[in-house]
Amino acid sequence: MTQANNEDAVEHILEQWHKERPDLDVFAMGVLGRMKRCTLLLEKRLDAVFADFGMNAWEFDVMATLRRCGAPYCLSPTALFSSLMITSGTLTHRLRVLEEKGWIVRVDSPQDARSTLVRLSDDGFRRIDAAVTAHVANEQSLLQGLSAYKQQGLNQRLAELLASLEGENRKD
Amino acid sequence: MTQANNEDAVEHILEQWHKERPDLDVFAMGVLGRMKRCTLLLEKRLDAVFADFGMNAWEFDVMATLRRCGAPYCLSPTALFSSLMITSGTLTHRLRVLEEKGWIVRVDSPQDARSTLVRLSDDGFRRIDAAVTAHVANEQSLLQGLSAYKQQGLNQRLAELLASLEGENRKD
DNA sequence: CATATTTGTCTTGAATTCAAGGTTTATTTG
DNA sequence: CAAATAAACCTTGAATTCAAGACAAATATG
Repeated sequence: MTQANNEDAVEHILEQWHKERPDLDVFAMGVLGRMKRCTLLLEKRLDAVFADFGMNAWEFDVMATLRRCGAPYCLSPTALFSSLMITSGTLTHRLRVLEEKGWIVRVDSPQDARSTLVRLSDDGFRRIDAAVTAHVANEQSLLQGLSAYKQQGLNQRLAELLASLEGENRKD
Repeated sequence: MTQANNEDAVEHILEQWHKERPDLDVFAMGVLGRMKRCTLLLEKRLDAVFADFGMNAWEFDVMATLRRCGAPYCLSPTALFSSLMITSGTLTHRLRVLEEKGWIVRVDSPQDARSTLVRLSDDGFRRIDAAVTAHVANEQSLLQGLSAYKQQGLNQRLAELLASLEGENRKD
């Protein structure tokens, strides 16, 4: 209360734990807590830009995956849900919505009669191309609170952490 | 393809974008992408420990909030959903489940007849105390991929980013 | 070739969450 | 004090997701 107070919301939680459970070392809890809360706040800010283009985050994700795979902007449902790390049932729902909006079209696969490929429509292409431009600018502005040097430091640490987490995760 | 390959899953996405949209600077996209994926992987690993104590992440969150506020481990529903950053309706559901499990009890508020306070039961207290001990150890082990020095660097950068994001967010 | 297995996709039902609005009790105002 | 407003909590309906499994087509095996 009388201390200097450059605290974020997580700091208060750590102090509560320290008072109640002084036996615990809560440093790691602080790191993960801050990362989670950053992710949450960042998602909200990203959503705002997606909304400017009439889409939500998952619509952006599907369209962006099709866009960045290159011409003819066409993938199988299996490739899509694997890349997006969602279940096949979830993708089925997403594709239905995007098809109704006219942003994707479905094409019968020439190689496999079980499969219908998914392709960006012309409208979908234009829309995701505009959205991703604004999205990237938005992401840059969200990191403006850190100097370019600190942004690189953060990126480096996150890359190392991600590599270590993905490395141990081979059994999944 | 012929380059050295210390890539995480995000690096591949950045390369695709660079090929398709060389006009975009995707550095910031990499930072946010890595943070989001770390958060996702970390959540999975945390869930595994929660499951050892018969709970899931949101059950842990509610119980932990009650535990760390100190004796008598009792808060109003409004204090709880505010602290947990969830809606009142979501809290209603969570409390119903936790009450059925016998981990919380509801007490009429002496000051306000509209309100019934929520308190950890004895069983709930024992359970969350054991769970949080294991949880903190788990969090420490998840950061083992980074040296203590790098963990502190990551924490510092995340704290700065969080502060900048919370600072601008005052309108929410 | 016939059967068995694998692969690709979709359907169903349950869980979780939120937004919007309802009800009850407390507080403020005239 | 009566009426209006605010606060605390709950209910409802819709959205999103997953896990499990159904089904059809492709591939492998004997």
